[in-house]
Amino acid sequence: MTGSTKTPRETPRERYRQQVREEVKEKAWQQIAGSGASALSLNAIAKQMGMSGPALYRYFANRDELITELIRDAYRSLADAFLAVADAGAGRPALPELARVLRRWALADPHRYFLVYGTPVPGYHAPQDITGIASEMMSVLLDACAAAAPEPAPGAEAHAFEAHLADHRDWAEGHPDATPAVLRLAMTFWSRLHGTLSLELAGHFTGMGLDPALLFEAEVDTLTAR
Amino acid sequence: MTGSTKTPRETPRERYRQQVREEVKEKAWQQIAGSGASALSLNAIAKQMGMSGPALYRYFANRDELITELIRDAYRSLADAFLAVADAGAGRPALPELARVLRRWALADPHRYFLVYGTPVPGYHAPQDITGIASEMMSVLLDACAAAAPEPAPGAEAHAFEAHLADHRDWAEGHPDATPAVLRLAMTFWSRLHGTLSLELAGHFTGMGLDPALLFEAEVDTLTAR
DNA sequence: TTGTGTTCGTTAGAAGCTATAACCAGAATG
DNA sequence: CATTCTGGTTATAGCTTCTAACGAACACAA
Repeated sequence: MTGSTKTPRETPRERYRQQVREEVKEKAWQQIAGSGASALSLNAIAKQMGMSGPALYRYFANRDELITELIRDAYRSLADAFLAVADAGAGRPALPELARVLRRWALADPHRYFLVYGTPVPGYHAPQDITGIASEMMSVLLDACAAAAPEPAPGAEAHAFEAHLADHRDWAEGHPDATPAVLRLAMTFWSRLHGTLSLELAGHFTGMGLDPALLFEAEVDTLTAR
Repeated sequence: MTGSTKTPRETPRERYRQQVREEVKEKAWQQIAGSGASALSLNAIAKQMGMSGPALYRYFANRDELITELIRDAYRSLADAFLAVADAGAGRPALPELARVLRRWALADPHRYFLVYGTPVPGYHAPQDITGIASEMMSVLLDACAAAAPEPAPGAEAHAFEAHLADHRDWAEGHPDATPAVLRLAMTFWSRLHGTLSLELAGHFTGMGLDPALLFEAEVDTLTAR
């Protein structure tokens, strides 16, 4: 007795189903790594797995559902990397460490990065649970930013953007104590590092022979040193 | 006599050819604006122009050549916008003005922006003349950065990235007097603004209800105020 | 004006894709 | 044991890019 509940889990049928789905996604990642997400072919995957075309439609409703699943896994993978840092650092990871984890994750599979942060698919809207994963990451980031403590302003007036953040902080739900400066730091972290990473992975630096890692580190420094 | 040279220009045949090519590109931009570049269909364009499928192959060797042409035009358009600012500002445009031109250009046609700075096509390598256009833009940017004058350092040591830039400045050909700090400012400008713009255009800010323009302006401020 | 050759359009067709429909064998379940 | 559900098959529609073969219109030259 493996303690089967009323919900049809653990049945060997379902186990096999999940196994095939995982194999499909695995082949899909291989294809994406080679030719990008736009060239992903269900037919080719099926042929590669030794079965014929339409069989895959028993496991995924259509191409978009498969891609959505891949995007979800990508988010999950990045979020897990962030959470691992948070756990190791007792919930208050250092900002540079978080940045380096992000870059490592991006370089490990550039196509995966672009699946998350690249050119959006026109009709596509991320399902609810994916935005949930995104806010998990944001939560870790906000903790790290709070630890980085940008000083509660000695006497200088807050930036207009920080004033705006003081009024629009719904996205930082769960961090009611975060100052506008902390919120701004989080957005700046996200935006700046995405800027360098995106340009690097897209190959915009290759022609000019300079080291993207150094630009990245320089931007990280501007985030912490203040 | 319209002074026709040996090269077959101005012949009515060639004029018509160019006219059709332009119309094709026009329809292509319309399609891209609606469904993104990946969904661009030569067949649909031909049908829309009242002619049948393969006729377009008289004007473009294949789909990639058409897209390359669109990318080239996009670069040209952005470079022209930059050059216009440079001309108006007597060759020394203000950095915030340049930034605002960039944002305006990006918002005017997000898909065009992603064609230039979005997810790269796996096999694609930009032809030589496109990198030439890119360096035109970089030249304007470098002029603006030189005008922004980040001070030749009062006594503090240069950042590691600036040291690296002092050794790798081939991409700044034509600006031998630019200090490492100026070079760094240009790279930072490019990278940071691309970061915010890319996230904004991809819709990563929509769910959290904050104004991307304010983040953009905040980042512009960090570039100039120093 | 009468050839002659280039150019632009056509239709036909190959090869690929997504996705649906119809069908059939085997496993799970009553 | 019989029934149902599930996962595979082939056939097919409709879309795509792109090549091939052909015809008509135009440009140019004798």
